[in-house]
Amino acid sequence: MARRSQGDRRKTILRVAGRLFSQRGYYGTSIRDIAGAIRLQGGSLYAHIASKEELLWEIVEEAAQAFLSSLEPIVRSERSPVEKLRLAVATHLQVVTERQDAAVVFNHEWKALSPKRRADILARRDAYEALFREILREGIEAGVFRADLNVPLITRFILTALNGVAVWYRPKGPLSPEQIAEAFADWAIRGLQICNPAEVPR
Amino acid sequence: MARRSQGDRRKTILRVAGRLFSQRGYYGTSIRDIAGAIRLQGGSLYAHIASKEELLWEIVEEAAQAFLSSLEPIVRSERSPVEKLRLAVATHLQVVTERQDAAVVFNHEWKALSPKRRADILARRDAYEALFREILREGIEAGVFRADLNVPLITRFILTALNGVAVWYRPKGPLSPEQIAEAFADWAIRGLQICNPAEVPR
DNA sequence: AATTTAAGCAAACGTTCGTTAGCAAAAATG
DNA sequence: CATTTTTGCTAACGAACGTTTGCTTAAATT
Repeated sequence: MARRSQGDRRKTILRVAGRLFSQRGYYGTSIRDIAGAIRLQGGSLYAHIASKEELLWEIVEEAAQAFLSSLEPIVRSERSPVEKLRLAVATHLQVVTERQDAAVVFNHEWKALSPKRRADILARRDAYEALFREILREGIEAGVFRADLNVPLITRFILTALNGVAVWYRPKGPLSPEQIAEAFADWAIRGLQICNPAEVPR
Repeated sequence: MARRSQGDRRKTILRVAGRLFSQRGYYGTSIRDIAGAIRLQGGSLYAHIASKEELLWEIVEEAAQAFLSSLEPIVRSERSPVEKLRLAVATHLQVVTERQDAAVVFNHEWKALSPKRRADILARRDAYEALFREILREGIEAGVFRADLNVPLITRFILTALNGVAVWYRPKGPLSPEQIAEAFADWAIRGLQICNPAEVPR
């Protein structure tokens, strides 16, 4: 019988570590907790990982990558600002709901990283926020969004609200990620626009 | 010389515990960290507190009280829904910025409480959210807010965005709590209203 | 079938954790 | 001034932490 491909076990460990880190936090989760969840002894994990922090790093860094790489093409595309914002909200929530544990850990546990890695993550988080701001800026320049918006501030509000979805979203809940995205975008964009048409344009 | 009134030292401990819990999390902060921050030995804290969890509990429970008791009179008042929402946003941000550490701990560290205390906090958090929803509901009933709003969902968005301020707000930053409240309320209310006047009413 | 490699266990390492005990100094109280 | 109470120290407790070591079993390779 074919043996499990190398790294298969490792992925399982990363998955369960992500779940536990997101539920109890990095410091609230022990190596023995993670091992016990897949019926291993604590020390046995070290056949697959180098350290506990490496686990956190891989989870957080993959999430950072997922967020950045999904937003970049949208911002660089040739759509209207409103379309871009709608898409950005939808794909952000797609990442958040598809990689829910990683998103929670990315948002709440990056402080536990070593200074170097923490700085790396912060830089990418800043880059992501800058991309988002770019959309609002374009909207103002195009005359569709109000000129009196505090762009960095509103961007923070938007991203915080969207990231919060990672905490309460349940796949079996009544709302799909797409429905959540639509409700949020409808509300948010209406608040940004200069004039308020009966229907928010798409 | 008059000795420091009893409990003065205790308040200092609570303050620094709140700061450390908010910066490094409950599990990331040791009793010796807290003691060291006021130049005491770890064991010396136990002349003032019963346990580490008691510290967390007092911080979290006081924050819960502050939020609830500041919102209740607003919801029960005779103002218009728009006025109520503006006030609710402003006082929420007032609590968040005046008791910043406690607000962060309240939002992120309640999971570390014992099951009974965790349930208590969750109940009060739910009650608070329900009060907030009440404002949106009234607005829809009065015909000033759109009837197609998903009230629980939008309420979550609003509260998550507001709570996020506790994480990034700096007293010496360029924006006062009142300015943050105004920018948020302008944007949020514009997104809720059926029609979009040039100026948001007050 | 023999050999190499990977996976997991039990036990232990040194450290840190929350907490307690016993004692000393200082401050408040009578 | 004598006494009680508060505050803090040092030292230690047992438990849990992340990690390492040496051994065993099982799987893959030759």
